[in-house]
Amino acid sequence: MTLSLRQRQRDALRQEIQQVALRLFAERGFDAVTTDAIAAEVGISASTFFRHVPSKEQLLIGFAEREGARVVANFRARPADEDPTASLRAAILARTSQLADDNETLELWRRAMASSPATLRRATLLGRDDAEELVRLVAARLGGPAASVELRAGVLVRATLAAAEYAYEWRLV
Amino acid sequence: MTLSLRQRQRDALRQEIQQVALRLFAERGFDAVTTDAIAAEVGISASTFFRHVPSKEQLLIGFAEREGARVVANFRARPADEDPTASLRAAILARTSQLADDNETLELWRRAMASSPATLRRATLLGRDDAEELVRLVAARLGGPAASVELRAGVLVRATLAAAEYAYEWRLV
DNA sequence: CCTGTCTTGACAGTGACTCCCACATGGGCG
DNA sequence: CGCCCATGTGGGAGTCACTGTCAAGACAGG
Repeated sequence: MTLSLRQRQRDALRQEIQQVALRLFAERGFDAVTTDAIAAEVGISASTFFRHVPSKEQLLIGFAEREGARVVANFRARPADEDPTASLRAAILARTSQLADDNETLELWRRAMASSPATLRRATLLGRDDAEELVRLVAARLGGPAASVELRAGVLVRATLAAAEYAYEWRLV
Repeated sequence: MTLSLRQRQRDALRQEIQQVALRLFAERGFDAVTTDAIAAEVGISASTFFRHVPSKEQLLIGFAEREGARVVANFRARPADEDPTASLRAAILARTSQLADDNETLELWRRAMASSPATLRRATLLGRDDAEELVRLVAARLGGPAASVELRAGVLVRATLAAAEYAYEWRLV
């Protein structure tokens, strides 16, 4: 069952905006690129731009978040009897090697990220929803007292993600 | 040696803006309070407002960051021969009890925070500078191979802070 | 008292968004 | 094949967080 034509056009346009934005960010720096400029480069109006994109910021971190979403999928693929901490670690590390594939857009993103203001540079590996989903998955595999399972899963996930993000920053600059 | 009159007036005004902003955020919700409204409530012009405050956002997270700065001081006060991980834990936990003092502004901040958009709600316990300072302090106390000391210290600090922040969110909502 | 420095308010301008409205466009239905 | 309506689009006006400039006022030091 395939998506409707309109849906596919929406997706294609959204992806084109994303790609163009990433390129412009990398070329001129995040702050120097206005949303009008992106819209003009894509060939759409400013209104249409914001109909397809929630915010300029999302064009920058959205890429990282989509890549980060693979961590959730990777975790799902780990054997259920594995130690959850080890599964998390493996899921994150697996993403790194998966990332090596599309090197051209990754390089664009790195340059774009390097030009972004410090408040944004705090790279979020996972989007809000994906992070919560991961917490749920980890909680489902955690043992121990049932009352604190969600809390312990959350702490584990957040701490591990924070550590991974810091390691990425190390490589980033 | 005391500060100059002008400097003291600056500090007092800045603090008043902070207090008024926190109250308005708690009363009406972060998004519903414009910077003009805060300035008017304080009795200054919009220009003067931005001369004393870097951003509306900083009025919200600045409070948390200033409180968080105590973690750094607490860590400094720990004995140098203590396990750094234990020192970190103790420094963070000590802040919690220190926080219990000024309950009225804390309550304002909690309500303000609860009304803020999700993108802001990722509570930052420490400001950029304080976090880096803490990493330096931890690195100075960490043993092991010298080449990786800073990296290991950074990972430890970030992971611990992320865990603490998650725990705080738990209590927050 | 007076002079240079600091501070202030008014104003104009920019950029990210939001809302609205009139118009086009294309896909499903008769 | 042609009509109709849902969906998409551009344009324009408006809001809000900032930024920069400028002229006038306040204050400290000589």
